[in-house]
Amino acid sequence: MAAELGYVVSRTASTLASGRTLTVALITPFPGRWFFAQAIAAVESELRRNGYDALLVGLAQPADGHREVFEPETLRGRADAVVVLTVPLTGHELDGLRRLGLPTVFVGASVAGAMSVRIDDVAVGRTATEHLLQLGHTRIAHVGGDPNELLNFTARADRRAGWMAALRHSGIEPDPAYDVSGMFTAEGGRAAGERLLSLPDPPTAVFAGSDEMAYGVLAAARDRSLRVPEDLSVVGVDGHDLADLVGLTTVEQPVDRQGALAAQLALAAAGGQQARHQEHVVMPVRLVLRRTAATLGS
Amino acid sequence: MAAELGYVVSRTASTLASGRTLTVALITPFPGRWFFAQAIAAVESELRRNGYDALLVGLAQPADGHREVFEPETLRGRADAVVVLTVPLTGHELDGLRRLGLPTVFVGASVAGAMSVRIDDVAVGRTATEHLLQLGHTRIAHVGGDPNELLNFTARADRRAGWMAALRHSGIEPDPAYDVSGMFTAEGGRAAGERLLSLPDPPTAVFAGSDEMAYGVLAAARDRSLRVPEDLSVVGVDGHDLADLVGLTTVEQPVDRQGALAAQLALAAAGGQQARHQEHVVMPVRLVLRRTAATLGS
DNA sequence: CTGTTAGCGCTTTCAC
DNA sequence: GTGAAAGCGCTAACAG
Repeated sequence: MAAELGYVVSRTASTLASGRTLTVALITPFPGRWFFAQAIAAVESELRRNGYDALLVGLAQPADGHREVFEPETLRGRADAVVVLTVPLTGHELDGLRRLGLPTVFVGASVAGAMSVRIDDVAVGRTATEHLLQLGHTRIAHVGGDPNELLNFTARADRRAGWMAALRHSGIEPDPAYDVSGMFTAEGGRAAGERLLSLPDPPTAVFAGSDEMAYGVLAAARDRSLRVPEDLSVVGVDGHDLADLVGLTTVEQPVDRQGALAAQLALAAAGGQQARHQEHVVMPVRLVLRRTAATLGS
Repeated sequence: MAAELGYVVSRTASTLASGRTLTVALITPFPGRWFFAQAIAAVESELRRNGYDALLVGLAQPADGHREVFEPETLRGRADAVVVLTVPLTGHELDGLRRLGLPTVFVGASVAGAMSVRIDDVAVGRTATEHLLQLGHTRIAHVGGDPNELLNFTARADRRAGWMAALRHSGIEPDPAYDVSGMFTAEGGRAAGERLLSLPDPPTAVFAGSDEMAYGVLAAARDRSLRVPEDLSVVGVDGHDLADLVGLTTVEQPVDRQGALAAQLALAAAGGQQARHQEHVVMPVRLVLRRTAATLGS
């Protein structure tokens, strides 16, 4: 009553008494990279709208390789649910979460025994590649992230599989020389692009596994004074902030909606709704036509 | 002893008993934008290295204007310190933090009564503009963020002031038509660039208040078939991921180091080190020469 | 249905 | 020094 004068319940005390933390842990590598930053913003916003807090847990990956291991025990009594952004947790880590009884929802991949929100990455690769095939290209390369980067989860492999499937469906056997990997960044894309364009028989089109890699491929083309799309067509994946500005044709994914939905699933599970515990949602992607892909020589 | 088999202290209980939360609140607008995403990553990483948690508090700003108000009471007993990313808190909000006894460190601006880590934004504007002057330009425009966007704090005004000061120092009176504002984004920069380039007497050089705005200006130039840097020189601010790829000449700021230092100051203050309570750190910036700025017609 | 009481799992203080 | 006891501010279970 009179407590209107600035009383706020102590979350700490009520947590200790009830066991409910009103907090969701958000596990993410690279909080600074575009995809993760967008997803973090979306998840945090949705949690906050519902009175929950977002506990950010970054999982550093040193340049030399293996990422930091995540200690689920660390979360005991500190979160009601966990949202995992595109990190392939080990069996041990998953078991730990299960043992703590923390509902977990993955964004970017589906994992048995946990909820997930993702896109169909095979379809992504197929969509991009089919578009290039329809434009008349046959020498179509794939630029993917570093397969050793544990963080890449299934996205890289699936997008690549879609690329292969589309080519084979058109009776084209994917050329191993046209399948290159680098970092999942613009610099990685540039290096991959340079490799491809210096081949004796270079591709006329490139499907890049992310928009940032596509930017790198575009830079590599510019370095060689190749015109885009006349000499080289490029298709990316994501719907990055700058894609429109650059005129990049890309397979756009709804990052914000994936993040918001992941948060909602986490909240529902935290609220004890067992029904949704096994939910797997696949969101649609859409090909956005811009200026980097066209028929050869057009 | 035998508790080696998976015992972790309950943070909740120890918080309740001791009053120490081992958590730092990170208040930020737009967690998805480049600068903020980088800073969040740096702060979180530094906190984690020291056993502290990062509680992410997003402050949404609806498109129609005023941002969400931040309720300091909300943080009572939930954080030991606060890091504020580039949000100009109101006097009320600051008082609230002070009343709660929460040490606060600002990133991107200095505020009386709180610690801060920032760059010298006036120097940023001056450095960029002087570089363009030295290249022989005299018609130098400024593209800044939306002055109504509360979130812009002092950075926008200071960078603009540096631009003016440099011009006047060279005996050039800043032309109001050369001083345009938009969103602090690539699209905003593009709109501003279009406005500038459609002037009867367009500028030959542009100082953009952020790299993302600079990308927009570059796009506007390309739309008009202007060559960069032959017809138009552009200098940005930040050291954005893609600046190197694009060849953007820019005044680079150490975002990671600002974030890490802010976290360290917050930790020190949380640990009760009154000595640093009033610390204000200004970090150096550096002009990185690339391909978007040159002498006219070169 | 309202009022009371026993903890939640620690930290810290105070005896011993 | 080591060990017991008193809370931290709530929630939930229990009486009344």
